[in-house]
Order: sequence, then C-alpha cells, then structure tokens
Amino acid sequence: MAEDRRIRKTRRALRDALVELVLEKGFTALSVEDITQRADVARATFYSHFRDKDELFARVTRDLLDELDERLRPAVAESAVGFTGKPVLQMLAHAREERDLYRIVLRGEGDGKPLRMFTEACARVAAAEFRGRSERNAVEPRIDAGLLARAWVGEQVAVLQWWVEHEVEPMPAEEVVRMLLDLALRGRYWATGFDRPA
Amino acid sequence: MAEDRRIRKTRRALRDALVELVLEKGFTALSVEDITQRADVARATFYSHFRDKDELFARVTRDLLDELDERLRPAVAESAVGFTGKPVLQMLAHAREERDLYRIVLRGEGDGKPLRMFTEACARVAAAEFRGRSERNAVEPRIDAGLLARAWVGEQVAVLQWWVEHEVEPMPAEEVVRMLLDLALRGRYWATGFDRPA
DNA sequence: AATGTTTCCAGACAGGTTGTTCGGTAACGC
DNA sequence: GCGTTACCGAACAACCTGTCTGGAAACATT
Repeated sequence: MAEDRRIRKTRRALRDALVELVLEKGFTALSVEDITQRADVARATFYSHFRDKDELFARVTRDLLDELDERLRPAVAESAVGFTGKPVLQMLAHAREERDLYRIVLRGEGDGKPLRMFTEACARVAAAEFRGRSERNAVEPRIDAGLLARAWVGEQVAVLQWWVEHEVEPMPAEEVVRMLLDLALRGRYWATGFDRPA
Repeated sequence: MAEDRRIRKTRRALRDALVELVLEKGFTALSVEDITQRADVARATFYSHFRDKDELFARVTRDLLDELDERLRPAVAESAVGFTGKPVLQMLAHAREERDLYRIVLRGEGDGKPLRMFTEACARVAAAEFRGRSERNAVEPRIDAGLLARAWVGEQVAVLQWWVEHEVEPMPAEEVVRMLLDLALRGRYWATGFDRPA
C-alpha cells in the first residue's frame, strides 16, 4: 500500500508550478488553469487533489513548516542552555534551499494566510526557547512575555524577508545571526554605539 | 470648483464597505458586487471610480498612510533629540482610531501589498530618525544599518499587529511604547533579567 | 429659480474562471 | 497478467469581470 508514483509526480508538478507562477504574477492573478498548464496536468486532476488554489498553497506551506520543524528540533534543544542562535541559523539555511517558496510566503501572498502559518510556527519555537529559560530566572521581567515573543518573531521574520529578497546574499548567514542576537539581547545602544539617554 | 458631494459620499461608502467585508470574509473571497451591494451603490459606479478591487484597497491604504504621516511629522521632529518613542505612540493612537483598517492591512490581505506599503512607510520614518543620529555617532556600529532598520520596523509592526488584534486593549499604549523601547534599546538581557552569557 | 454639467443608476454584454461530472485510457502495485 | 486507481479531455451551469449604454437625479453656478 505504498503511495502511488503518479500521485507524487502530479503533486510535485503542481507545487513547483504554483511557486514559479506566484513569483511571476502573484497569487491572486493566478488561475487554476495557469497552474495546471505549467504543471502539464489536466485541470480536472487538480480538483481531485485540492479543493482550490488556497488549499494547494496551504498544503505546500504546511509541508515546508514540517520540514523546518524537523531541522529546528535539534537546534532548539542545543539552544536551551543559552541563546546560541542555532535555530535562527538553521532557518536561514532552510530559507536558502527553498528560497522561492520562502519569498512568496514572506511576501504575504494568499492574503497573508501562509505568512500567518509561518509566524505562528516561529512563535511556538520561540515560546519553547523562552519557557526553558524563564524557570531559572530570578528577577521580575520588565516587559510582558507576549509582547516579547511577538517582537522577537517580528524581528526575525523581517530580517529573513530582507535576506531572501536579495538576489545575491547581502551577508553570510552566520553574520546575520550574530547581529540579530547582539541586537536582540544587548540592544541598540550597545550594537550601534548610539549615545545613551541621560 | 470644490469636489462634488456625491463623489465623496460614494467613495466613503465604498471604503467602509471594503473594510467591513474584508474583515468578515477576506479580500480574495470578495466580489465587486459584494462591495457595491454593502455600500448601496451601483456596480457600474464602482468602475467609474476604481479599476478594480485592488485599486480601491490601495487607495484606501494610501489615504491612511498620508493621515499617519501627518501625525508623525511633529513626533519625529521631537524625537530627533533622542529616542523618545513619540512616533510609536502616535502610531498606536492612530491604530486605535482606525482599528479595523489596521487589522486588515497588517493581516496581509490583498496578497500583502498594502502591508508592504505600510512597512515601507514605517521604514522611511525610521530611516529619518536614525539618520539624524548616526551623524553625531563616534564609535563604529557593530551591526549593519539595513539589518537594523529592518529589525526595528519588523519589531514595531509585529507588536502593533498583536495589539490591534485583541478585542480589548491588552495594555495601554504608553506601556507598549515603554516596553518596546526598553527592549529595542537596552536588549532582552536587561529587559527580562535573563542570565547573560559567560 | 433656471441652466448646463456631472454623477449615478439599471440593465445588458462578451469573455473568462470556477468547481463538478462523465466515460475512456493508461499507469500502477501486487 | 490482473484488478485497481489515477489521469485525461470534454462538457456543464454558475458566477464574476470589465465595459458600455440611455435616462434620471443631484450638483455648482448664476
């Protein structure tokens, strides 16, 4: 009862066609026929796999997130002893491999639904990272935990977006991680040398 | 040669209908007829004002950003002497007044195009704030300026998004600004009391 | 209050998209 | 080789889009 080779082939073709075409003309401007034509698949076949465009996109995004999760698991465990930046580095590596898909997701194609899936996945990872730490934290935090998580994920996603949109890598992944961590942990005053307030 | 009262009325009705309906069922699921019906306007009239849905949304967003810019101008000038947080506070105030519109823009409705307009506007403001500062900055910054700007705007937008999506205000705007500034300027170690690295 | 202009309306139009259904054909796993 | 399953191609109604009418209503101006 292994999965039919034909199914894998058409699903893969549809996936690739979607990514290519969204990159070319945007998700909304796309018709199902555009996709099936590019994928060299009959239109009727599309509907035997997915209810509509959105379901295909959602499915593709979910697969991507599962893959990312797989990679992040060991990195998060390692990062539990301190903010090592390993999870962020893994994410950048993943983004490099699946750059086109990352681009369209991070652009908010599909009315931002895939992007929301992505940020929520990141938020779960961040929450896991923070949880392990707050237990052995003595002093009272000066900021709300929900706000902290949102800010951190927002920072990450924004930088990731900036990074994947460049045609040539603007800087090596290791450096991005270093800067992101310095900025988040030590703050802008330390990172830029701007004069501190009185 | 003042503008025709009828034009203002129908434009306003279409704007309100758009915001309401996007909030209810999402931008893509919307038809032009849905909008004109809710606005109590003939469908043909819609096309005499806008080419399509997207142009209406883009126009509504642009108006919002112009309004925001108006409010930010004095705040940015005041903030030039130090990171006072005045611009962020103004933005939160604006978001409270136009909450529904902020919601749909920040959600990425319309394939993320309006959201991109928004973040770019924020980036311009941030750049202006940073520029005035970097001149009288002695030491070499430890992080890239482009990355810094991206991270800061991403942080802001993510928190704003979090803030407007709550049905009841999770915390007063002044407190959000304080936390956001503490976090961005002094960093997570200071803000949370997490143990510093060796 | 009269006038010439502009906007709005209701309806109709072709062209395209959607999602579903069908029988026939080919590829599949076993 | 055999029974099963996925694919194809074509057709279908329903809907949406964008454009274009002529006539009615609201407008700014005098």
